[in-house]
Amino acid sequence: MDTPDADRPAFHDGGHEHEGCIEDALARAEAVCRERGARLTPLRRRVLELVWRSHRAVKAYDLLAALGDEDGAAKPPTVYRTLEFLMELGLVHRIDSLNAFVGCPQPDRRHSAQFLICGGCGEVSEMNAPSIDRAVADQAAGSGFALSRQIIELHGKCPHCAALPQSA
Amino acid sequence: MDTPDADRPAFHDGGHEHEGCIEDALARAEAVCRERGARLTPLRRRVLELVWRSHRAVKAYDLLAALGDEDGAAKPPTVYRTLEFLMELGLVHRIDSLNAFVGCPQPDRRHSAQFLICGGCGEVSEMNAPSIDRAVADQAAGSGFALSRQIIELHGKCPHCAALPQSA
DNA sequence: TGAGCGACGATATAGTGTAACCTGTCGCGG
DNA sequence: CCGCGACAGGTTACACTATATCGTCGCTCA
Repeated sequence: MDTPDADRPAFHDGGHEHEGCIEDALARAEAVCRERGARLTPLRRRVLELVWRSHRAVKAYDLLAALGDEDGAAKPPTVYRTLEFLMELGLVHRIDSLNAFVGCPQPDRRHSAQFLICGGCGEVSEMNAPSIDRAVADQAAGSGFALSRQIIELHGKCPHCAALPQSA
Repeated sequence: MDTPDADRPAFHDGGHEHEGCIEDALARAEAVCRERGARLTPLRRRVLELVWRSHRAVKAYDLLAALGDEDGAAKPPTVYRTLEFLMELGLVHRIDSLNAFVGCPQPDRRHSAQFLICGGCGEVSEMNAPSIDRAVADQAAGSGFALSRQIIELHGKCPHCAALPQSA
């Protein structure tokens, strides 16, 4: 078997104090922006906060609706621009298989990520598993392929949902 | 569409006779359908053939347009239903990060796939690397995650395109 | 002060995907 | 022969996702 490996992905049950997650995410965002000379405007901050409202992937148009509720009508380009900004700074990731976005718990550290996506509760958990990276890099190199971006999205059931009686 | 350069990406050497790929794919499809008691109707056969026109991922609406050119107007639901059928039989795969579809070279064998996607020529190459599967399965199991479907899409440059001076 | 820039707004449209319902065909049993 | 169920496919309409383009505002810096 491999090295001790990876940050253990954390799936949250109902009990966890989520306000802390949001605050931490915003604090990290401020740090990253300060470090990179980028501006965390109120809109960007608000969008990031909305993304972090849950540990599920959030759709662009849900953000749009949420913003519309409070600030008057927000328009699609605004949301997509904001998400693009947040992605560039590594503050959020896009989940291609869901057309949705999720907050990154470690924006300060360079990393390639793998995502565990629970089909039961919808929670998305980010892993950073060197063993997977290594296997992928080896295979790509063996094919003479110059890897630039890897998308690894693993669908299934988180421990909580897998334990439930009826599983589909 | 069949300009030699465009359709001869680096994963296939210069001499590759693409008509053979198409014929083989259709033959495999017939075998799979026979074995599974499914019907390879003219429409399904035609769509599969269109997907196999190149080794690139094909968009649903391009198929739609291609079918419209020849058969009169085809509508989105028709194409999506047909693609769904072909996916169920493992004859094509969906590339989520491209919203597009690619033919499977080994529909007869159960497998989990990884895709190498060249940003230069657009060719998509399917791998079946046990080392990656193993790393993924180990990590998922280590997190208590019940894996049901893995999406691994690796973007970069194929050997041919990587060797080019500088392409945008 | 005004040129330049980045953030954001507004309008419009392109691209992707589904729901719901209908029609036609085919094989089978009554 | 007829009706039936099953299924392929057609039709309309709509929902969702994403981008292009241009305009405006406010800031900074020479």
